[in-house]
Amino acid sequence: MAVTIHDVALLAGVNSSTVSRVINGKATITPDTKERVYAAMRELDYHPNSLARSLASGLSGAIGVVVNARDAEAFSNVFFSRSLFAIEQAAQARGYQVIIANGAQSRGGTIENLMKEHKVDGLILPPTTVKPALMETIGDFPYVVLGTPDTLRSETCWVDNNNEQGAEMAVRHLQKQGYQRIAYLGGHLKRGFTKRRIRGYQNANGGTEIILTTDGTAENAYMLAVGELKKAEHPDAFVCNDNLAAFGLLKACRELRLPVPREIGIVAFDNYPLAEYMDPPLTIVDIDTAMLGEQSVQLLFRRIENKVGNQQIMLSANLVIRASSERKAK
Amino acid sequence: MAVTIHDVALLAGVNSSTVSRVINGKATITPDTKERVYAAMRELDYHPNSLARSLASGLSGAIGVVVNARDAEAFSNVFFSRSLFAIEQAAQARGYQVIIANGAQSRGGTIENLMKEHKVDGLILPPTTVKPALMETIGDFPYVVLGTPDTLRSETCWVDNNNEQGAEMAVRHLQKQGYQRIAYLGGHLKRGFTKRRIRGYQNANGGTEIILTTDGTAENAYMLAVGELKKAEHPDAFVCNDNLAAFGLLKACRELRLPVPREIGIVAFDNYPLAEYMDPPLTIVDIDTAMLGEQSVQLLFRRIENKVGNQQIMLSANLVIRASSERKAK
DNA sequence: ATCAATTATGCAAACGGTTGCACGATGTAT
DNA sequence: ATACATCGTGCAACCGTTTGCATAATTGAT
Repeated sequence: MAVTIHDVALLAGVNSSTVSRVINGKATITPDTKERVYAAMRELDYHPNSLARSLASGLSGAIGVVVNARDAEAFSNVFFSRSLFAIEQAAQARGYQVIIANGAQSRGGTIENLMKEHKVDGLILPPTTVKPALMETIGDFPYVVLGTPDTLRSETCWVDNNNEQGAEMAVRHLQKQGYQRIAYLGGHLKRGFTKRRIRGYQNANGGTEIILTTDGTAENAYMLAVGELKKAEHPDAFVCNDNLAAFGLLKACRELRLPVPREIGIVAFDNYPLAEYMDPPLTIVDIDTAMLGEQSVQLLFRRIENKVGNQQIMLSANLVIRASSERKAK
Repeated sequence: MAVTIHDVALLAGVNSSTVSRVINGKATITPDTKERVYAAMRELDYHPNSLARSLASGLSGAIGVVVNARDAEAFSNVFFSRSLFAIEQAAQARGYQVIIANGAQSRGGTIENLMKEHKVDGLILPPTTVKPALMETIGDFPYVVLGTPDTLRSETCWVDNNNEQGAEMAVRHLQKQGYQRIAYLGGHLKRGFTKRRIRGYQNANGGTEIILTTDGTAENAYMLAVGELKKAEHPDAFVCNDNLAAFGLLKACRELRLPVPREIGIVAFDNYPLAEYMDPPLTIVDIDTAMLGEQSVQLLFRRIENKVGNQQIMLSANLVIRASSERKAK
């Protein structure tokens, strides 16, 4: 039915192997025949069958992006979705396809199938998958973890943004703005990145530590913030683990009539699209997801081509300063 | 290197074709041999090579989800990301892989390659791709449009939620709550779904029509809302095209000291995670993205299996009533 | 002009499955 | 007991490429 390499060969008056070599640029071909082959390809509207090609070459031409999502929210998480965009771009630039696979439901089989059934040449994994058992089944299959694994940190291959440095930067910025009692709000300690952010907060924060972790909802952050702000000696600034926490905090400040940024300063992690439209616009520790995605793909390809061993890449975070932390009048 | 079907056959003492039949359940096999084959597969940790399988069977075992994204925001768009989650789930349940492909940059080649290089068995397309030229190259290749195409509406295959009915419902709800002058805020007329939502708004809104379309930013919505609300005879309720518009509107109401929902009622499209944490929590026209994704995959498979011709599926929207539209005290 | 080195292309065997056809074994009806 | 349908399995061709090896054609040096 479909036009094959043999049809092209026939029309060009050459052998199919010659056509293959023209396509892949694998050998020296006379300009004349090369031209005839191209002409034949054009005339027949030939598209090589990627399945046959993969089978013969042993390369699937795809990478898998694994995500542990219990519900749809994990997909709309800006960190994931923006990284995914960058990953797709970088992969497409190399002629690679991106397969997404949710590994949460079927217990672990997903990753194993993707590699063992030759569906992908490499994997981008979430840090939660890094466990000794899985690493064993992965063996020396090329993979990159997007984020810092909690365990096996130095023996695995990962790319992450520097959460610790980001939090430090946030605290130092607030201090420079004259805020004195800086608290940390939001996030759950079972997530590694929250722990690292809190460590950064602690590094930079010489004074009293006030750490309020939540169940991840804005509602919970709101309640904790209200409780804390009602105290006599309450914080005058917060580093928020995400925009949801900042949202809850803003609501608390409104209700308690504590103007932001005059009375309360706020810096939040993750640059949600709404952050700059909030009231006041939020100062943000921005994660360069484009770079993160791009770097993870680059590293993965180096692994696929066997050019490097395990490597760790840490990108630094940037502060996007908006009104919510600008106490000093300009 | 890898263990093949022949290794399994050898160990089980049968022919490879028998192993194939056991795997695919394509023929009647003696329970005894079936058991021997399974045992051999287990012992050798056999995983069939999906590439070989695809080549022989002519089915890639993957569907492609195409998106026209200029930037990363299109990926974090809740409509897209939630649908994607549902699509992945539904596909995985059938043993299918999901390939995502951004078609915006390379002008059309993406879709063509995906189908002609046998990378996917079917496509899920965004409505913006539906143009005569592309439909011609697609031919009778199985596809489903996720959303209503602006053109060729009755000749294509699509799944969408009923934006028109959703907007009608929003207006009727506001009317029942006693609001009189209802305006429409947000969205761009070049987007088909915005046009349909506005049509629904017009259907239900007997009175004066006030339609304020924006460039899609919250900032723009805010400015338009302020302008409108400063007029002597200003609207007392808004249907917002999305959460960004609602966000801008809320800011305008705060500044002009028009309490929501007492003075101004608000219903917005799209259930963003933050919507229920806004102040006040937003009443929402909720789109059942899970159902939308599930249905689009189901329809796509029916097309792949050649069971049906072009079909259109329209799902109805639901109203999630929260404080922003509840004028009547309970 | 001869021979070696190089270049361009063909041949055929993989890659690892699926599947139509054939055939022996078993079961059923007469 | 014979004929015929059914069941279970093997054989081998095929899916559409890639690629190592062989060979024909070309070039260059002597």
